Amino acid sequence: MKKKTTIYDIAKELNVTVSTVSRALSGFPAISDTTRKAVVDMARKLNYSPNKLASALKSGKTHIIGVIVPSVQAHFFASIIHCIEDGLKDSGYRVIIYQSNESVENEINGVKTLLEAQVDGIMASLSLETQDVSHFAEIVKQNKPLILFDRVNADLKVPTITLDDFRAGYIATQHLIDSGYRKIAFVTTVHQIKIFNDRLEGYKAALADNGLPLIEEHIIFGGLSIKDGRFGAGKLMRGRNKPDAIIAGDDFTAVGVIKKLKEIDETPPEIGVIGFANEAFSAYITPNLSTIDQHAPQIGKACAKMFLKMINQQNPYSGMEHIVLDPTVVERESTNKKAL
Amino acid sequence: MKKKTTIYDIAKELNVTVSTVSRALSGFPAISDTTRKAVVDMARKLNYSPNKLASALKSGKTHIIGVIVPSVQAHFFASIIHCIEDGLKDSGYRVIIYQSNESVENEINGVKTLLEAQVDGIMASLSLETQDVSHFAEIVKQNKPLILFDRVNADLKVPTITLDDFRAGYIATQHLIDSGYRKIAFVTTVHQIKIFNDRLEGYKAALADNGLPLIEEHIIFGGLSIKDGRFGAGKLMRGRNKPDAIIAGDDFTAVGVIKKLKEIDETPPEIGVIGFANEAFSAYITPNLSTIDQHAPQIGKACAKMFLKMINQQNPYSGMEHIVLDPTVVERESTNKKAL
DNA sequence: GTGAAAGCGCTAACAT
DNA sequence: ATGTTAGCGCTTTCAC
Repeated sequence: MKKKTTIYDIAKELNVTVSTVSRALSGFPAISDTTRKAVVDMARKLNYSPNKLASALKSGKTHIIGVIVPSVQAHFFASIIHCIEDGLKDSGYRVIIYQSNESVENEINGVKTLLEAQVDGIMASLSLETQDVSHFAEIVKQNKPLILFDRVNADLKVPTITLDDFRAGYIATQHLIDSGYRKIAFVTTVHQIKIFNDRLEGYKAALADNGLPLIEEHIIFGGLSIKDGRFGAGKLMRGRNKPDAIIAGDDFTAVGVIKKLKEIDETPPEIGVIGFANEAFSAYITPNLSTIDQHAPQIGKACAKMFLKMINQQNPYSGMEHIVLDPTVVERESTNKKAL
Repeated sequence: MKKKTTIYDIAKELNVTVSTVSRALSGFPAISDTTRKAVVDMARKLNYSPNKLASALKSGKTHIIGVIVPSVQAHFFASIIHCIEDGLKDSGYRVIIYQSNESVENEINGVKTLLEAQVDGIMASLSLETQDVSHFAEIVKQNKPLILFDRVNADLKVPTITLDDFRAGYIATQHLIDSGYRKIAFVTTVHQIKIFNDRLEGYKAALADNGLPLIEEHIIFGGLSIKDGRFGAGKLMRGRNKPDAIIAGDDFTAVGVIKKLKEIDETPPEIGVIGFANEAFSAYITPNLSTIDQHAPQIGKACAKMFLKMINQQNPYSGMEHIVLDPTVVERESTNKKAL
């Protein structure tokens, strides 16, 4: 293992001191151009690569920020991450990703690992399991920026970036009503996550506003997956109070719902189906899935912007904001009752 | 910014030295149980969190490994990363992800950033643009493990984990022939990436072995995306030598091909279509897309295993292996000519 | 079993 | 404009 070039090696070659080298390399103003050029040239010649660890240890800044998401496999989160990276790269911040896989245990580990790695800040979207959020407290205590997005928790007094999920539930329901459906069911998760509750409340409000009854059996609490979608749809369609439309907790669940409906020959839009998230595949399944777009790019951009604001303040948590974005209906075949 | 607890704080409280604390915390054997317990308790009490940076700076090991992929949005790569994490977590290695977004420039930056972050090793799958791979040489020079997977390059003398892409092209073609198609076209990328060339060679070989002519206009060199798929299919179907089946460079491209075929009323399996990758959506589009499964989980697991082997050797590059996995045909509706 | 002390590579006062 | 020097928090020989 040949040992790496350090600023000492450069200093020795040039008969200057390490501080000169350090300053020359980091663009310190009071350095003569000749010295700077000599240093830079020698650095290249010796194939020097800075040890960020040492620099970070000294300065206390790693310029790395950690992002904790349930999973990168959901297009929604992948897209947010992409936009965070994009919004941050000009400021020299790098993103490292930690997946919780919807488990609190992993999430706790994530916070720990990222903090040990001395990240300059953390952005997170909670796992489905997460109820207690005390593992995030340490980040705030260290006075490092913490931003919660999409799946948030009000117990943490930190900035948040969310979609108006009440409205998401409301417009999904209203869209179905406008399309001519009347007996609308909802397949969602049992987990007590704010966004899912909000959507449910939006659903209830839309029903009420349209003078439609709220039928308890029409709300199925289970998981969110293709399998859960099949299960939920099966249960609903076997019930004595069959719905004529189903809102699925996310697009994956919607795929399961559609599968089941096709099997029992009630292919959408005969029974209307709408999901949440606007996953990449949603436009390509048959029938095309209507869904609620959650504007991942805006969320990502807002996260980046808010982080930069926080990191540049003495106290990151002063002037804390809660940004709420508006969801949009994406109309496709699965709710197009008129086409029948 | 309240300052963090260090081992010095623990040492002071307990009237021992930092070395004792360090040893107690890192499970050094020659420490009395009472001391160890006292240290551990005090660490908890003071809410101590180790500074991995300092430890890494001293020991030269960060226990972080960098993974460079074109994009995490492709299910194939997301799945590989997941399995790498899984295979590595018991050994205490963490994974950080860097996306090249198919650009060499980003890829070069990725290597630089990861090296500066002092990762213990790098795994990478090349961007479509990458021809010259000299930016990876520095990793090898530092004697750190470098593993290439899927999109590899023979210029780098490093271990690789790939699919038998010649065979992938061959079995895709053979499957179409077996299904009754005879005039088989191929929509692929212009980029000179080994795996795509290999698939093309496999395609040619399968045609030859079955006594079918190779028609130059049947090979479309473009990009890989839904848009490129539409374009490629359009070009093929307008040609004077219309194919009766199309092999698409990946599943996204296949989606585009299918879209175009539907528009001109030649919906598969009338014209057969097969993709590569077995993306999550492939089973849900209509018609369901036949595809070549590339066994991402095995690739990920193999990467993890190989890394552990390399890191535990004096010279990581001794006994270098090239692991080649076998692809599998996933038969679905889009090639089911018999169903017509 | 525990202590003392020398760094890992870099930055940033404080000099000159 | 450049040099000197003291750490950042931890690990690790070498003593005792």
